[in-house]
Amino acid sequence: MATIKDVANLAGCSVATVSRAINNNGYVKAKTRLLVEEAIAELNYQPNEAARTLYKRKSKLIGLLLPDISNPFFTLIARGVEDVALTHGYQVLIGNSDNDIKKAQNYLSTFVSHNCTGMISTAFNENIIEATLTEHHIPFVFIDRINNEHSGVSTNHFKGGQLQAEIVREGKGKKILILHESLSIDTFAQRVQGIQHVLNQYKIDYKMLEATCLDNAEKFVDFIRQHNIDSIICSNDLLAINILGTVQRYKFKVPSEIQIIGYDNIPFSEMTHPQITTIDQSAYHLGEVAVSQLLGLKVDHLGIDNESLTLTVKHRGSTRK
Amino acid sequence: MATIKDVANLAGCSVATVSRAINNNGYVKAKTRLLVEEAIAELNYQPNEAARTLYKRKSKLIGLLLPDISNPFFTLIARGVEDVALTHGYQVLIGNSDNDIKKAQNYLSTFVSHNCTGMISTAFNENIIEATLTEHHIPFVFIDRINNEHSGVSTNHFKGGQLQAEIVREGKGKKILILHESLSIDTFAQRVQGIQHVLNQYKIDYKMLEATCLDNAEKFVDFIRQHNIDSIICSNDLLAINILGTVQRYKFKVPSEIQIIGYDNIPFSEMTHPQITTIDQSAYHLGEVAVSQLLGLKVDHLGIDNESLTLTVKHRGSTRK
DNA sequence: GTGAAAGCGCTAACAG
DNA sequence: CTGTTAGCGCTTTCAC
Repeated sequence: MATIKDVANLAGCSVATVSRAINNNGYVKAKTRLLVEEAIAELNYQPNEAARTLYKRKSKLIGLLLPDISNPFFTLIARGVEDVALTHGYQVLIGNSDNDIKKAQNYLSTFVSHNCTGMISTAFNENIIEATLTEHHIPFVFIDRINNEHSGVSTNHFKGGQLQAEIVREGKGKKILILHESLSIDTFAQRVQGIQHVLNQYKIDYKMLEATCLDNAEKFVDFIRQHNIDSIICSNDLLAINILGTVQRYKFKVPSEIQIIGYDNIPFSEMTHPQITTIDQSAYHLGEVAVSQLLGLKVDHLGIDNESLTLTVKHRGSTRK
Repeated sequence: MATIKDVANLAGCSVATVSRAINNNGYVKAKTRLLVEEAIAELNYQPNEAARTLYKRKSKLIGLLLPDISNPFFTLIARGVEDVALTHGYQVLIGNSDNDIKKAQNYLSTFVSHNCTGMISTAFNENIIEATLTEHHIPFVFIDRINNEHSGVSTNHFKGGQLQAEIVREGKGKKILILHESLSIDTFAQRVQGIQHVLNQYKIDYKMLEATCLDNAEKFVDFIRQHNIDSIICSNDLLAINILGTVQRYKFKVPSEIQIIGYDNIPFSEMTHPQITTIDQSAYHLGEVAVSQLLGLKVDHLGIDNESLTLTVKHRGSTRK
């Protein structure tokens, strides 16, 4: 690896001049700059980020901590983050917390030790994360999952739940099943509250079940039959797709006998038959907004404002109407 | 951020001693070590990776360059890489090339400037990647997509294609459609060759179509009808899932009228109805093996050997038999 | 066992 | 406009 010194030697100037030329910072005679550029090309020189980071006490790295990129919803966020980070010269360090606060903390501290410029993460119920981060004076923005004390980039999950409930109501759902992920995660709890709010309002009967129950399909289907479930509202598309396959396997007609609604609008929700009705929260965009906010970018050109963080209902074949 | 100096001051020793204590390298009196550990805890000290990297000329970072983590197959690889990297104290820098050699090169050079310990990437047809990497003396291992001159961690794609063809043959396919991704990517070209090899051997008729044709479903279905296609072999599960939804939307019965077979065994392939028959190449495991190889780890405990890189047929509902 | 000191490659005063 | 130089925080000889 060529160093800045090699470049300086070859260009016949000092390292300071090379540094100035590289960083476009301070005066450099046009001719000298040319010499430097030639030397750089010749040596195939690339600045050593570690040295820069050491001096600046800040790396060109952004820490991104997500529950699990196996869920396409988070993958979408990651791509959004990555794409804008890249155009601004940042790389992203990804971590999967698997919703485990211990794992999360581990990632956080390695992000810190890498002098990350900032971090993007889903919020946890515990406030340890914020504590650590503010203690280290690291800028961070929460994404998707935020918490009461710290704002971030997120859609309104309560409202999203309401939208889901409205859809099953329009589809004449009489006996609803709310199939949810762990309610210890605020996001899901809020969506469920939104659903309940609407359902109660219209006095529509419902049952609740946590996703883990799917391990036993037989038992799950028994439950459906026993309670005459005619509509299933899922915490996310992953669940919805899973359920769709399951009930179809047991010969239920979707949506005529059972309608299903998901959440997230992941690409796969459009590939099933019938396609899954869902709530789009434009994950990719969330990612874009989060980095932009983190890096303090002017975000007008991205069309980023509160309005852009809206939910869109995707009416598709898995629900009646 | 506390530095090693702060720790030394608090512990009443020199930075050298602290360093030795941290790295378990050289003699440190038990009592001194205790003092140091207390100071570290008290100050919440974490070593600055940039400084370490600068001195060692090697960071605790692994560069991972994949075509697109939106494809669950690559997500699986990424998780495999991440999980073992983590247990060995490494972080992973992820990049999506979108199969664009320019983007790939950009990522590669940023990986270099971050002093990555090594890199894992899918191979490209051009040999620029290897050239760059060997020039910089950076260890790398190709994954999934390898090329002739450089080995790596990959299953046998030709054989995988053969397996796919065998399955449609067993399902009495008479008129096959090979729906493939760009053949400029070796991996897909090899699978197609494997398919053709078997099909020709049994004198089974087939057509070929590139995935891009799916943009127009109507036209695609016309093609199916016109050629009396009764079996579709897809380059990957993404395509297979997509196609399954499409043909079902046009009232074809799967698998009785059309059987479909995918490749990769991504989690979603099990969620559709019918579930998709596919070839499993244990992506997660590929990721594990790749890092292990990169870091020169003893891999016995992972059960890693050539035998473990085998293909498994997942017989499911989307094919006849 | 421990400390002093050099140096990894870079940037930013500062002086000229 | 350009060069000299002092660190950024860490690891590792080399003395003691």
